[in-house]
Amino acid sequence: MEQSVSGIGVLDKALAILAAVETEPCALAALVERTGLSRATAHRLAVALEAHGLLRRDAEGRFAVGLRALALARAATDALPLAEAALPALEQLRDATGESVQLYVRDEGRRVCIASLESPHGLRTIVPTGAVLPLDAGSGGKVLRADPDVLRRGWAESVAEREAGVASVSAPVRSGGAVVAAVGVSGPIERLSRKPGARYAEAVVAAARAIEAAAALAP
Amino acid sequence: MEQSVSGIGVLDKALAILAAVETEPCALAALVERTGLSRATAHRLAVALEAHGLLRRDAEGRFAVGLRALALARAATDALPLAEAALPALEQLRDATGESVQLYVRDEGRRVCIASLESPHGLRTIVPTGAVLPLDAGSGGKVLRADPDVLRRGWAESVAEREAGVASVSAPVRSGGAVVAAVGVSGPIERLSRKPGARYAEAVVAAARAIEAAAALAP
DNA sequence: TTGACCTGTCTCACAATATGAGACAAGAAT
DNA sequence: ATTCTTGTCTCATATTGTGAGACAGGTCAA
Repeated sequence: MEQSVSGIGVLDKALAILAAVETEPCALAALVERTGLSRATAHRLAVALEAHGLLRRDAEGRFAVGLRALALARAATDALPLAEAALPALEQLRDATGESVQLYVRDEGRRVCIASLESPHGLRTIVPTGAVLPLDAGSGGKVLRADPDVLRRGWAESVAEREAGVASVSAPVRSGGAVVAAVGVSGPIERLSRKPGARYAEAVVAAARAIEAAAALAP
Repeated sequence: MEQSVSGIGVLDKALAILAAVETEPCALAALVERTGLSRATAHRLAVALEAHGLLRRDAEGRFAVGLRALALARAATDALPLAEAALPALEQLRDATGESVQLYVRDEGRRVCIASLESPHGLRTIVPTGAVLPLDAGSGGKVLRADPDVLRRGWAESVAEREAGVASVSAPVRSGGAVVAAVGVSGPIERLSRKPGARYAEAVVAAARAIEAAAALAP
């Protein structure tokens, strides 16, 4: 028996189908190839997901992620008031530093980007909202791991750690002592330098405080 | 047998759970009440969805829509290039009119808002991205129904049709003759008047043309 | 303390349910 | 005309999910 992710076989298969069309819409044959399901099963589940709006056919008749996902994402952020409340502080951080800024939360041993603003520079970091990143690399990872050294200092930096050529500085957003999110700026090493904390830590930490205030988090 | 939406019972139940937590996060008992599932089944499926990231526990331990939805929504809009390409034109339309603007696409006999910008006014229309609206009411509905009169004129208006106190003007975004989307402005009747087309149709139609150009749609 | 009543979680015998090989029609490419 | 595709559907089979009920731990009131 193939090991089941969730204990519910049908769900695993349905989610495998969603994952298969996530990177790129594809026809039934490609769906079968990417998921390893039988043709009949892939088709049946795809049609079922289509009925629920999680899948749709694009102009070429291929399967693509459906518009139901938009409403679900909205519900997800609504239940996570941080992202909305943080927006003004994130905008200010981007304008003050001129670099891309991101807000991450921890999710089951990984971190997910729940808000992202891009630098106006031509060469810039791009992290889409919803992107899943590891917890063991990057300044945001250190923050969300609640590394004692990082917490004492109040911020973390990383240089070419998670991705070549990229440097970043992040600070914890706290609520009642616990770290609930990580704010950060990131960009090319050429602009941020090999000691990005020296230049950006102050602004990043200020943004973290502003987010805590905006979200009315308990101190 | 309860009639199944999709033909796959487990999927129906799983999606029912997602729908139940969509409006507001809730504990297991409320989940059972809202979905009509047995306690054991609701719990088992909720845990399964949690394993897939579509569900998570919030700070109070209640079930909420998970962060996986963010990545899916991104995939959905990526496969629907219109929303991104239309953004500059939508911003210009909002700034020119001072009213909320929306972009809708047709989806299975309904319409879904795929982009939404809000008016700076205190009293304004709010349509969240991902919102599902009927096709048989509102100016956007007329456009997406491809009403012949509307297509000849190039735009549609509605006054207190879909919602009391709200007026709107929409125009079709075309590709190869077919209507692929509807752009529109909407706001309180007090500002838009009972003949909103007279004042706003020109700007809305111009926005539609700009979107077609930005998305490089075939004429 | 006690008891009543909540949570969330788990087990297990049962049968309802999803499965997948294969058939089918309709195009597309040869 | 032949040979690939493509999406769709059927049906006998057993794999799979089901739900009553038990359980542990928590909260509340008396």
